[in-house]
Amino acid sequence: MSVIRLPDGTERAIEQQITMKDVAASISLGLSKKAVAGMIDGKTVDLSEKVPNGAEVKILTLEDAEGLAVYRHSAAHLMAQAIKRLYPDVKLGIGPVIENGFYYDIDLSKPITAEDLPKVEKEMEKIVREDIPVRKEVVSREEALRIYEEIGDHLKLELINEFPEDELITIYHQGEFFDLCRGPHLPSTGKMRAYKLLSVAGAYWRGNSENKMLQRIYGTIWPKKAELDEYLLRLEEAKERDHRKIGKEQELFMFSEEAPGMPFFLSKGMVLWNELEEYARKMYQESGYQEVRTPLMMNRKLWEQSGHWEHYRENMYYTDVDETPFALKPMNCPGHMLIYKQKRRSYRDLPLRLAEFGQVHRHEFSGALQGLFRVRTFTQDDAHIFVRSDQVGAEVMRMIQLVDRMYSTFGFQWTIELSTRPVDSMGEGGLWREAESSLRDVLEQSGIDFLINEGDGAFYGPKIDFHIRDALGRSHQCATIQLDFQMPEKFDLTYVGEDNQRHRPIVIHRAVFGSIDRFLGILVEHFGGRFPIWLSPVQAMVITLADEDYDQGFTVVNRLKIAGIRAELDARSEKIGYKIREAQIQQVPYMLIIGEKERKQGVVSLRERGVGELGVYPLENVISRIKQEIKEGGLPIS
RNA sequence: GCCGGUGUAGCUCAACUGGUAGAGCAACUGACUUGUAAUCAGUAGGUUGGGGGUUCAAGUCCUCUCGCCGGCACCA
Repeated sequence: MSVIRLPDGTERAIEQQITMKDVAASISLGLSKKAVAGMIDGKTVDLSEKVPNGAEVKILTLEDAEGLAVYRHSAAHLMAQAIKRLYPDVKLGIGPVIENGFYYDIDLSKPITAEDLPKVEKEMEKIVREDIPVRKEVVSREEALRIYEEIGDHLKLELINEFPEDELITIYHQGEFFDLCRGPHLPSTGKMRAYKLLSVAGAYWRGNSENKMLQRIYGTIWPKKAELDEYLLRLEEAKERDHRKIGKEQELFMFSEEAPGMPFFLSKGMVLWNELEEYARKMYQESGYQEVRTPLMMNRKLWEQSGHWEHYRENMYYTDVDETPFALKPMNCPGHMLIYKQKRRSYRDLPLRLAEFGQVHRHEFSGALQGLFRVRTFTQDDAHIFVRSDQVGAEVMRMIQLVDRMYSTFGFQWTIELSTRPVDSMGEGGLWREAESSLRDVLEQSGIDFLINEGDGAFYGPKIDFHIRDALGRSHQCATIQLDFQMPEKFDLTYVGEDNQRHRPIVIHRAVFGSIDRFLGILVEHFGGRFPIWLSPVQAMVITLADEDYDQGFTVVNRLKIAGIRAELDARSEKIGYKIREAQIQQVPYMLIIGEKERKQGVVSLRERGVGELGVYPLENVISRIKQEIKEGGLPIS
């Protein structure tokens, strides 16, 4: 007999050589039915695993994150088996679990396309119906090598050869199919349901662009059909909200073949843009920033001095001016360094906060471009703050507060990551350690939770990145705070201290929106095109009923405009329902309808986006209502 | 940059295995004068992304190229 401990702390005597499955059965029939895997001393295992004496055990079901992961991992195997049946010469790479699903990377001479997926799904269904038992086999390294040499699977051979000396090598069998895998897995293929294969894409073997490109098939699987449907619906919803689609529909921005990756902002998009900038300016004014503007293009020498030539050359655009090499700025910092040096600075001037809505150009790979999210030119809400070393902590804290304040205006929650020194970086280790620890200290003192992102810092310094979560639960990296001890050296920045000596300031780079272009795109998706009224390109649409109402409509729209409301008049000879429908599709917050009745009584009929008719009011009341709502800057009712 | 897909009217899409380009919406014209999410009729609109090739014949097949889409890699 041996003893095991359950999660609730109770101990239970068991016979030797008992498996996790038996443990589940001994607890309850229900649990044994729901069990997908087990956990022994914190490690997930197969249900067939024998339970050692004194173990702390837990039965995993699909309600446990670990259980769900096992389920999804087995789905990857299920798919691999189906593929192998359909394409016997396929070689299998790796097939891990990802958020909401799984993928498998395969090497196959024939390109798999989306049209092939239903065929694979059908074969998967067959395998599920066959309810094939899954069996784990422990093999020696020699045996594993022999097996994979026999079937000529170079991918698995590469993996086996790189396993550490003491790695326990296991192969999972299900029927005629087997796969090198750490496991654990479901006890049989019959338990899987509610899955769907989603897409095929290329992926480099082991994530290295030097390696061969394999075909990656993505799939999703859920415990219940309803959950699968809900997930697929969420994907649909994301597609509906795609900023590229809404941007076209609402005429916010466009792209042209003549300038790939470089957005054109249309007049309605510019309204959003200007509102964002104005909002940021208001914040700057309260936070002691000075706004500046620097040239788009500067002499190459400057970029050599700043280190961009050495570390960022590949991403820059160049041109010659009178035989002198120039470069388009990929960042605003060097320009701001020149402004700092424009005159002698005193310790009394610090912190000196220079802000710029600076347009930068970066040559991104063509395959990386994606709407406003990844572009080749964008405008940063950039700022560089020049501080004494004793001011770093307080200044970073102020920035975090500013970011928090600005994000909450849009209803964004945020999380933080601290990125440390990358491989390609400049400067000595000591300064880096100092910079990294000062950022860490601020975060620790503030009590904010943060993740560490090793080696992901800027080439000149470590940084704090903010990630926001949008209405669909997707994460975007926006704000950044970067500590820089290098630029001040490169540009020999100094200030005169109390001691009348020259000292070296520290530079903090920061952006809140990050890229205004991208932030605007995120807002489009976050609000699904239904912007809060203060951002709405058109805040009120005046709609006339009949041609005789035109004069009154014209008067009303002008009064709205004079009151500072962005208003348009729709006086076309169309049915009222038609005009309302168009305004609604364009997500105009308010519609003011004028017909014979309103004209005679000198009132307007008010209709709110997504709500419907609100009744008849004097124009003055409507104007003050709308103005008030704009001023409050609230979020739209969802 | 890499792999795969894709590109037809302003937009969304159609045109069987090659047989000579079509619909809805939008636009324009006319009629209707409208009461809270699509009035009716008519007109016009395309070197099928671009170049080259195969063929009696190419939107359709081949090739080069550009853009876009999905990933990968990249992302100071």
